[in-house]
Amino acid sequence: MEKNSEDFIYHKLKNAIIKGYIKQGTKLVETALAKQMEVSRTPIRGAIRRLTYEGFAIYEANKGACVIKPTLEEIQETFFVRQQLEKTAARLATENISPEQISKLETYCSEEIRTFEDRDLDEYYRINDAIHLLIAHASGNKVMARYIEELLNRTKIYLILYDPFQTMRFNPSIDEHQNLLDALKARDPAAAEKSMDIHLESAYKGMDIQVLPEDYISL
Amino acid sequence: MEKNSEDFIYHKLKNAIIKGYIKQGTKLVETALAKQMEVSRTPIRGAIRRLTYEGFAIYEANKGACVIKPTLEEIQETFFVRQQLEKTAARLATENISPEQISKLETYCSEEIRTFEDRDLDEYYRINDAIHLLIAHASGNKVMARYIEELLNRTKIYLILYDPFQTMRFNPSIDEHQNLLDALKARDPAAAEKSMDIHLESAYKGMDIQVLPEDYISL
DNA sequence: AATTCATAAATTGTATACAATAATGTTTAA
DNA sequence: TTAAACATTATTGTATACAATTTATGAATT
Repeated sequence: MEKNSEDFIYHKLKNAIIKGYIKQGTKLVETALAKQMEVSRTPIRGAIRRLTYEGFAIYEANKGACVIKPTLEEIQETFFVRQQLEKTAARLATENISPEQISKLETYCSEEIRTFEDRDLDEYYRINDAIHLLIAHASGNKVMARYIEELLNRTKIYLILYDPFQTMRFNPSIDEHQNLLDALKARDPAAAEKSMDIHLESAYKGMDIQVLPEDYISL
Repeated sequence: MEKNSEDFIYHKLKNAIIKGYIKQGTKLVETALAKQMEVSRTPIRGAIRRLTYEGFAIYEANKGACVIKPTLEEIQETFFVRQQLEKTAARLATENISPEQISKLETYCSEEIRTFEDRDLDEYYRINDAIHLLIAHASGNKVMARYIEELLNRTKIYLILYDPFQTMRFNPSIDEHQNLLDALKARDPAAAEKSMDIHLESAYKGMDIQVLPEDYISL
């Protein structure tokens, strides 16, 4: 449910970037988007600004915004930061996670298996995100959860930008999620931290990172 | 050097919030600020939006923005996240810090002593920030450095909101910075991480956190 | 043919007008 | 007197007009 025009535009643009409908590095020209979306420049500017803050675009004063073109270095660095915070969250979660949250995690894990068998990629990613966010919140640290959410979103762009065919060929993280769940149930901080670390390592390694040709168009 | 009107307003408002000229919870009314600052609502809206993203204000759709009123819990949580990232940065910096950066750190440390003796609080904070940012960058991870910078800014608001008389009565972190510098020079990851951890712990503890009366005005 | 410069076009930044929503105050009914 | 309904005001959201800046174009120069 969109609050207003700007919010609507924001979601539309974000989706277009994530799905690859707008190519990396493309300039986001306000007037063109305004005409296309049949609104004025005002909500377009707001949406672009928001995308900029969230790392989907870069902005240069008096020049405008472009869709990000993440470098391999930037991707590695972002994954590393995410890994640091999620490891800590997993450790803290062993102390704070509630029985309700644990049972919710269990349902997520079984849903995840189903979505993988059905090759329902969108749904698979959605559940994967839900698992990570649940653990982030179970840490009890709301500020950290917010940062993890932001980092999760950014790494999601990378995943899709650099795995454009989304083959779902990788060995999914189902076993790893199960290990994590076991560690949380056992309330074993070291094991939880380790599981999360390994999991994010393999998520990163599973990405088929390669610099795409300049004129590559995913759709 | 401000890029444009919005940027100017942003810095002005941020300073007013950090210095406590604008009280916690105060509504930021666009028209009023526009009249006061002698510009239109457009750059005001942009500046407010930016402050919102950076956590200096909260926003409610169709209702507008208010200056944050951080709770004790939120302050603790933010310090904790900062501590996690800065510990890691210090550890990584032992591998990547350059001789130039080390010598710069040394000059910062001596300047810091001078500013403390002169009771020049603004300058003292500026150098303290510079030290932390330098180490963040010396980690070699630019993404992490950006997050640390953001967290540094946020904890700075807390410092001033909750230590409004800015008496500089605390035992300054000069010794702790020296320890950190020594660990970096020795390229000892464990020692660097530990020094940073201790340092941020004492910075947090040094804050005289107390919920101020509702109608408190610092200036 | 390449470079420089001036001009024109395109694009972003700001101001202002109007629309939509929220907050406030006033009247009316029970 | 209180509460609901309405009208009024204030404030935010959007559209549009204009200003400032950047980019594109093309002629003049070497």
